[in-house]
Amino acid sequence: MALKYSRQREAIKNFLMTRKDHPTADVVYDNVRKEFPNISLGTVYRNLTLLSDMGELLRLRVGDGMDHFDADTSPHYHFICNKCGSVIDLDMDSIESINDIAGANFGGRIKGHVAYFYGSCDQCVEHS
Amino acid sequence: MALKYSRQREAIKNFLMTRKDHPTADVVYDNVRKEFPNISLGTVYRNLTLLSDMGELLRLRVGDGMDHFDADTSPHYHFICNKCGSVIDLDMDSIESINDIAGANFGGRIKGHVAYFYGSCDQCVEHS
DNA sequence: AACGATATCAGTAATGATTCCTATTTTTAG
DNA sequence: CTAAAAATAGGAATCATTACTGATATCGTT
Repeated sequence: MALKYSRQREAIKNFLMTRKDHPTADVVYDNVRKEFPNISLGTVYRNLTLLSDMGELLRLRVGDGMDHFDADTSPHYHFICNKCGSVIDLDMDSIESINDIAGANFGGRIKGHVAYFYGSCDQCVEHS
Repeated sequence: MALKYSRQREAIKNFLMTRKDHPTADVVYDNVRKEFPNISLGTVYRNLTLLSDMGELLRLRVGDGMDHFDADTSPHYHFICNKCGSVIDLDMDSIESINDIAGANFGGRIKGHVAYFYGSCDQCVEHS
């Protein structure tokens, strides 16, 4: 059950590290195909799942029906434009303290949270 | 294009108002079927979408692959148990101010956010 | 360098939540 | 009551993702 190296997995991770726009599995597939023309979509999905389970990728459920992936695993938040759908990193202070606020009147144990911000991005605000 | 009354839509909304556990479309279907044995799943989905577009329902994307629905449209947050999957209302102070924190170094316009808290619920903590 | 165990792959079929389509039924304004 | 339009039931279609299978690649050991 030991993990074995695979060129495809390496290529998938390398591709994601070159991108700041949080691509979907489909976009990963289209791009990795340039280097591995025979790679299958299943391989892309399997490795994206594997890598995010290992904590080497972030899987973003932004609410558009497709998962997005992020090779930057440092704690940060995301903004999703309601008009163009782009997913953008936010440069903001940590709000880990909201876990305590949420846990104040709660019987269970809160381990973490996900948060997504919505609105109009830079460019879409301009063109309106 | 005017909205017309429908018994099915009424029943769907009434059912959701009796529940605090944020059911999925499937659960709504199973339950409304007791009153309308011939209702179709498509009707359930269409009305859930319609009602949430009108702001009479909240559609919760909790990350388990199915949308959950909430007839309580007052601003509040949700907790999802990583073990049993239950979706629970959180009684917590407003954290609307995080929109400002998020917008501090951001060029676009932030209109709102969604946030979900994860961990182990009351019961699952006990049984561990 | 070759061997063998097994993880990974390519290709494709299957899944499952949700949406779309169409002929029929309900609602509602006049 | 009537007719226009919205809503429905039933079923087919969509689409992202997952599962299956025989072939291939990786890697510790000889």
